[in-house]
Amino acid sequence: MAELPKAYEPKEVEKKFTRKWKESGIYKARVVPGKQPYVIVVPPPNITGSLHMGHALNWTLQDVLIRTQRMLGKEAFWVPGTDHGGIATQNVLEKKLAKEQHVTRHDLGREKFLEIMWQWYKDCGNMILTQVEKMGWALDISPENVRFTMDEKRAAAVYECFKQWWDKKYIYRGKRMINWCVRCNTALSDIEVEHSEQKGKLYHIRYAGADGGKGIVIATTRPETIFADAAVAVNPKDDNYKNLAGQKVKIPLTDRIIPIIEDEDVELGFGTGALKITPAHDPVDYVIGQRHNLEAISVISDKGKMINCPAKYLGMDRDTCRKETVKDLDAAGFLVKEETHDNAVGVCYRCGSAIEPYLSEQWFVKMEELCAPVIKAAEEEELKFYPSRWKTPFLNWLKNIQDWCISRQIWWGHRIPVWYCTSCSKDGLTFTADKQGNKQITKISFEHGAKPLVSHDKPAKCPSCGGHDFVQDPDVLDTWFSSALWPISVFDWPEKTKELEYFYPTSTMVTGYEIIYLWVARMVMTGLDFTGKLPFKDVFLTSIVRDKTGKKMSKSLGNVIDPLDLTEKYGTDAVRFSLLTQAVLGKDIPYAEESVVGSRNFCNKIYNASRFILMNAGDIKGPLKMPAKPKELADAWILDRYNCALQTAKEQTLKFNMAAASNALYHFLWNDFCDWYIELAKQRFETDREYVVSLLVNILYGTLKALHPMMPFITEEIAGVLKPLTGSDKEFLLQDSYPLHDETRFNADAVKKMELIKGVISAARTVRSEFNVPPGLKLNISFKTEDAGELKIITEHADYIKLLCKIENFSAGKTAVKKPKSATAVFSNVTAYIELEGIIDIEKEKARLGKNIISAKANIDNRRARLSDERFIKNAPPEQIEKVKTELAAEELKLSSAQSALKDLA
RNA sequence: GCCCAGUUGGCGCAGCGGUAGCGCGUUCCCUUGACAUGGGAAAGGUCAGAGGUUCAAUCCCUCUACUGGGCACCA
Repeated sequence: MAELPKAYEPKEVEKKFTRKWKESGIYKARVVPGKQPYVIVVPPPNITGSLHMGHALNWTLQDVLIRTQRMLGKEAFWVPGTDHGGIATQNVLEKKLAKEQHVTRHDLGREKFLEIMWQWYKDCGNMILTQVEKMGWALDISPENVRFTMDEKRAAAVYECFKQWWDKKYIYRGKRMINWCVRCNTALSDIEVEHSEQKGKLYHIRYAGADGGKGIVIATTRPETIFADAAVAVNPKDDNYKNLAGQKVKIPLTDRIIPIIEDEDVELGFGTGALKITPAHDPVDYVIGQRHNLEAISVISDKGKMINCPAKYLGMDRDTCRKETVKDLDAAGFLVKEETHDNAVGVCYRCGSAIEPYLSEQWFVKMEELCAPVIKAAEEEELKFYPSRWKTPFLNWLKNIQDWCISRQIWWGHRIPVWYCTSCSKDGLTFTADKQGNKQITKISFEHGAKPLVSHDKPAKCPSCGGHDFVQDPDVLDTWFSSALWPISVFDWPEKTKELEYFYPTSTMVTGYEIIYLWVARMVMTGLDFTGKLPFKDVFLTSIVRDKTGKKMSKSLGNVIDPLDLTEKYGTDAVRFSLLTQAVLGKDIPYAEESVVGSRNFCNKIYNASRFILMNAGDIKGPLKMPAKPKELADAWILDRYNCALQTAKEQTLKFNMAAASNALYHFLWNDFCDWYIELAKQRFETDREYVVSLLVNILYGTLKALHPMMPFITEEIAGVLKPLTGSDKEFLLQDSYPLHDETRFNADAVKKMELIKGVISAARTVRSEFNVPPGLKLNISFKTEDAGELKIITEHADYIKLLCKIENFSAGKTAVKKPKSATAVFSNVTAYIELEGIIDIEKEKARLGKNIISAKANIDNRRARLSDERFIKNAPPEQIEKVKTELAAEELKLSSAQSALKDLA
């Protein structure tokens, strides 16, 4: 042991255990009838991704829970998998193809493109999982255990869900105003649209009367859509526009005549009070349009280009067209005014482009029936959120929900399992040739007669006409559709597997709050709908890891920290621990590299404490049992502190408060165990070595066990080294035993006594330090106290004090001989006189005592005032009054000691 | 606009009815055989502001001011 390095070196240790754990399959979970399972399904990362700090935090939290529960004796199963990631993944590959091969997916065609996507999945799809090992996460990533949202079993679940919902008429196709991303070229659901506040302009535009009159001035932020106008609307209650309804105006820059109508949805007082109605490009206008039977004219294509408009603007990009239109309106005298206007613009959550409200036929899931039981579960708190404040927004969202648009016009994803007979559905189908000349279905219109056949595979025969030629719906499902099924699909639902029966419902869902609606809500919907059971009861919403200034980490800001770089530099345990100590429930983490340094130092502290204990164990033979009884005060005290730390660590972990859990262990080990107990134990190695070592080893081992879920490598490494002393040769994870605190070992009396000794020592040390007493110099100190109890404690533990204060001559009594050149220090009812012949600086000591006198006086005044307040005496609990009295006495002692010391110096 | 969080020493954060703690940083002393990735000590805060409840408020209530976040069709 002596030749071991002085500092902990994580690299080799991590390598060793990573290999060992992989080979031993230590992370595998099995169906064990009768044993209680604990299950977390991993939020499947997109296959585009590499690991970022968010994962590092999130997955470490899951890992701590899994390991803890396993050590608590449960069959803990952490289910791994990846997500195909729909639009996000397709975007990444499209960009890659454009950059490397200068081709679009349309150049390649659907089939070829999908081939490339699948190849990507095979090559890189599990990339993120290989990073799992480096983080020490207890996840069994052997290929047969890793699920993928688009593999065969998951596809079966997706089909079953679609089929059941179709049969229940939850799934339907409808023509609606949906959110369209002109860049990704697909519909999006409402929650996939993010709103960003943008400084825009409100343009006031005059629509001249059709009869040549003055007409009306409208206000709009989107002048390029005037070509799609079907009317101008005013509020019937608007006194400025009385009796205008029925009049006609002309759209500027065109010859088109539209009516003025009245509608209550027009807000009084906004803009000019007159609203142009563009049913095809605005959700509100669409509703108004339907009410008034207005035509919906599209002037912006699915690619964001102008159509159905004056020739000049045809084919123009929507943004360019806005500028041009404004210019032309101004030139022609129609532009009345421009004012700045802040506007919340909807943008695509995947690419950030402005969302276009777009009228089209899409697939939807009806939400009403699916949401009702979710609302009930959340309201009755069968489904619980940590932190709980998410309950309200969750419920609000569910209660105001719109039907879920599930069709996406991309290629990467689960294809909608709907087929059309080319002869029966002929009128509702539109085909065009793709770039390869293959006939491709481009539009399906139920309105025009497309008849759906829901089937996983191509149907053999058309049930109505007997035809054999079918085409499949070209759209794919929202990627969240398969994610929604994750807690059941990972166990191969709809098959009735024994895993499903044993491991479902899962226990805890650990995920970021940013996907509470996108994902969490929908998992609960499917779980309740298909199994009648909540997929999980606890939702632990984790924080966002930000940069040290509190900004979100992003590639564009260049403030991204790679967790793997940090593990290289400081070791995995340090990275994990630094995240955990900051993981306060409901609080984002501003992450600075300094915090890993702190945790790295902690690893080193653990390592060196262990090294020291081992060194002093010498030839003692294990296994060493935890002594049944404390022999000395310090033993009783450290056992109390140890117990307390274990209790806190466990309780807080199970309450998802990892910061409290990890900090309890950190401070116990460093401050109590190392700074005080080991220091005091040093003097007992000569006299009582075996006993002290037994206590040290067992407390250390128990602490390592409690730390293991947080720092798996270093704890296991040291446990291995301690093996001859502990006799434990099983890995912590296989021991099924979390170190339990022991009620009999709480010892308030010992804690109180030890606090006195620590306080006295600290007071004396302060004097040493303030007068720069050379470290080698041993002092003569006399302690004086009239408190018999405290005197007894001091006297009985003179050796503690002598050791830690470096005392040559120690005396304690009710009175004490104070040498003239002494400094005075007070703690509780004990006054210490520290001889400083030749060292003491009289002026300095006077100043010090003067300061003490001032503070003591202030404290005395404060306590006296309180004690003389009869309302306080009448109302405060007796123990509180006692406390203040004790404090008063202590302050009075401090004052009188300082005063008399000052007198002696004069 | 509505809702929710936050505002505590230089910085980052805990705490939460009995006048404040941690980590980092700062200053001083120390290579005392586990650890300088260390030890000992010190300085530094009227707990955002104003009211209220209470014997007592950083902690509970109300309002205000900032800072984040969620939701919302205001063109």
